[in-house]
Amino acid sequence: MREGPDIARIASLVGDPARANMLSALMGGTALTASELALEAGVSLPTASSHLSKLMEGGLLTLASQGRHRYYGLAGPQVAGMIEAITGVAEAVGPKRVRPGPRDAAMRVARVCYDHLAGEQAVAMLDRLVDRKVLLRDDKEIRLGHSAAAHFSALGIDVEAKARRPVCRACLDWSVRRSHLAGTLGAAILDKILAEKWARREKDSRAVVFSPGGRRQFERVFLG
Amino acid sequence: MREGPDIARIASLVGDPARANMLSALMGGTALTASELALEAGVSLPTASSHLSKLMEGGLLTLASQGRHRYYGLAGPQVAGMIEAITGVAEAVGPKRVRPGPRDAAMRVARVCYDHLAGEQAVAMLDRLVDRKVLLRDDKEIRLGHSAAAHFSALGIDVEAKARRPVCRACLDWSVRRSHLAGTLGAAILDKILAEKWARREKDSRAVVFSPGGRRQFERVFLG
DNA sequence: GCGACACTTCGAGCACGGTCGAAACATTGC
DNA sequence: GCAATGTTTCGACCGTGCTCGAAGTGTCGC
Repeated sequence: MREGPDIARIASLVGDPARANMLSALMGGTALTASELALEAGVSLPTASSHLSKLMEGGLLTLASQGRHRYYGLAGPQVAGMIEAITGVAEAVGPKRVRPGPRDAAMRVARVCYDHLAGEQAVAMLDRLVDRKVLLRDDKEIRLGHSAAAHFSALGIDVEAKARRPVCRACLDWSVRRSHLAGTLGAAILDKILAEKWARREKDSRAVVFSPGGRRQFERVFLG
Repeated sequence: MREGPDIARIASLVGDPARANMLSALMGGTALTASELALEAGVSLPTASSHLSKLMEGGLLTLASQGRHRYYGLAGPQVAGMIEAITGVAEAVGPKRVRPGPRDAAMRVARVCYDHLAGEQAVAMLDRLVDRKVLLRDDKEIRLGHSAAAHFSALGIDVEAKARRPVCRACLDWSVRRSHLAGTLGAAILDKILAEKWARREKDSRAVVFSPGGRRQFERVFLG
């Protein structure tokens, strides 16, 4: 029996799929709440809470309480580096990943992430909005550009409306490894897409499926 | 549910104590057999074999068959880097390690590692033998010095005796993070220590306990 | 060939840990 | 104060996977 640091303890914390998903979600750098992490991991709130307390006890997370919101984040760059290293090995040894089925393909294109859109479409949208300087991205932070108010009010979205949550936030999209738009603006855009019936949510899934016409509308407005 | 590489799968492979011990043992760089790894991990041979096939399937190990010996080694530097990263986090977050009890203290001083001596005494012995140029250490490899034959034959150990296993081998000692002496010479020295009754093996443990007189003899011969 | 050795596979037992619903707790807003 | 919201704790269920003894497979030495 070897001695030394208890590496099995740490590795087994990462070794549960739900916890691994949570940690991957937190690799984006932004702290998330228990509810958001439960959604990301695909488990119920009590289960997520249990996992989070284990990760806390293991020293892998930090907790910032703000009123009734509790934001969980990675404990530090060392932990992030470890996740990176594990991800690298998983990528290297696991190109034998199961071929994505039709449902997974839909998820890859567009899906709900908490209350906003994720997937290839969402990543393309954010890229285009930044290109057009509607939004400004410095590093990890996203801010409104000068034309943002006019641009979004034309769509019936009031970006000036004060909200407790940040208006814009970057959210790392694992399927394409790029950020997409979160925050109240991201939520408002998803609302718009669903309200206009450009797309509908797949039942019992996070996939978002665009209708042919809806896709054209979406691309005209956001990717044009 | 996030997509991307299956990091939980890899992490859970490392997350079992037996497998973690095996991987730590292999961090020394030398490939080991299933029996040696079973001893290191403190599990039976069937259990070890099962773990090894899982690690193989997960792509974390390579296997070199040589006759009826099968040497397992880490699959590559990327895997080693991952173990390093996990070890680093475990060290950082886990200084709350349980205080070693009396039995653990004995293990730390001297214990059996397969068929040779490990622990602080063994590390000190190798250091001294290298200082006196009885053994020569380049990097990870250990060779016999010119005075080795004379030195050991005085102790009744024939280093010229041909053996299938290498005469000298470095074996990483986790409790002190330094190498100690393995191979047939390491085995012969342990035999000598036990035959001369300088020390005895603790029952149901790998600890080796020196008698006061035996310790003096050992230190005179190997640390003098 | 045969025995000895190194290792793997099989089968069954068992415990740990993940899971969720319901309920308790905490904080905010009215 | 009370209702609404976000989160944790409790209790019970259930499955995965770790474990070992015994038997089977393959390789070496004589």
